Amino acid sequence: MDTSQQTLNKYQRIYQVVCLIPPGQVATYGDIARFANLPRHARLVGYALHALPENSDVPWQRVINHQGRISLGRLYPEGEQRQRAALEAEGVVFGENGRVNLKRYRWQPDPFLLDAFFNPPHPGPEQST
DNA sequence: CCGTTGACGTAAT
DNA sequence: AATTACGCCAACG
Repeated sequence: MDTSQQTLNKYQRIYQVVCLIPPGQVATYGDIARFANLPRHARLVGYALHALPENSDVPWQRVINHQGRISLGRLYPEGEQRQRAALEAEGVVFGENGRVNLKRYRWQPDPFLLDAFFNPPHPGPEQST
């Protein structure tokens, strides 16, 4: 078995969960890790998102840290502005301190939806239109 | 192979 | 509320 395949599987699972975040809402890295059945792997979520290509459809912008702040700015200040602009375009409002009110915008997925997502009755959960 | 780093989180101080 | 310490684990040199 190829361990890199396992890693890809983890990344893919992370990406899938991120894709479930509705526009105008946000999730923390820890949330994504938890929903992806990878508890305490928040850093892995960050690493996975870092590895995303530019043309990806994954709404990586909706993932912020537990303080309600944009973590991307630590390394890429331009990326922070980009992420903030994208979120504001979805209706997410930033406070004076540059933070998002997680009480209001934090995504709370339906447990049944997640269960159905990880245990699809039929292969291809994204097949339907 | 080992030490450091990193789009993090939680708890303690 | 801000800082420190620690845990976590893949990627990098």
